[in-house]
Amino acid sequence: MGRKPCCSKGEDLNRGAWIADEDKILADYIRVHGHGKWSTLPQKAGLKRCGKSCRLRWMNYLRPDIKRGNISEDEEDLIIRLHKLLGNRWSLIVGRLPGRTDNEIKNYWNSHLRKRGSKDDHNIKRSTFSESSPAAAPPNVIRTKATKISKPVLFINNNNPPPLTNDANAEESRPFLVDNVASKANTNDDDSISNNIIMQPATTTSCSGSFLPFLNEDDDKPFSPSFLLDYDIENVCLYDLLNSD
DNA sequence: AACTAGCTCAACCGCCTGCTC
DNA sequence: AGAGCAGGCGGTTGAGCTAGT
Repeated sequence: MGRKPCCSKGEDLNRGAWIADEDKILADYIRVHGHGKWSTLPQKAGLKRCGKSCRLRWMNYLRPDIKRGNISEDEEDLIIRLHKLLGNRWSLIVGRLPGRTDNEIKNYWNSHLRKRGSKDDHNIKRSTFSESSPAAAPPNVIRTKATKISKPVLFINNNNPPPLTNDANAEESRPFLVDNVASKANTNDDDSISNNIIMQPATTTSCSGSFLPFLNEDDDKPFSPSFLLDYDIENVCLYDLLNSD
């Protein structure tokens, strides 16, 4: 089993830095034919490069709409804010920075902003996290890879939280859960109804977003009550914006 | 002038996801 | 349903450059 490597090292392919001729061939070919299939493009264009390499070169360097040069203060500010919100989702971040490439933003972050970011914002303890270890995600970073919840509800249940499971499919339909909030929000604990509040987020905020199953960094449980206090509604709306067309 | 450390950025690598058959 | 494939993504590497000693 296992997939065939895209550009096996045995093949007679050019590697390393692109030369001007290669750039020209690639750019000319794409200008005429577009970039249909990257895997067959090098062969058709007459390039001794693998498709992935061609794609990368086009996306990060040859594309006509690329804005090169210094990143402005506004862009930098946006990068910081988006990174705070999204973590290392460079493709999403770059979607809000027209003309920039994910590679450029990633490099800029790693060389300019990472150190400053960790100084400015102690909440961002780690700049990287992986899906396989969601506990490593910064606590205020929305994990955008989480699947869309079909029923976006805010479920507050002090006594009978729905069962949590590691099953990814079950997680997909798991309602957004805020443990223990009801007892803070409503001191009348005798009222069982008040302890089981279901809110449609669209009716409680101006955002129409779908909520994600957040996990607490430390114990893999849903967020504590402080989550609501810490949570920045501006970021909720920004997240919503990012996921809109 | 020579050396070194740090920085920048293009390119590569390997994994993941979605699509097709 | 599941295997294979292509595209996309994020992390990492390494060559070239610059500033400091």
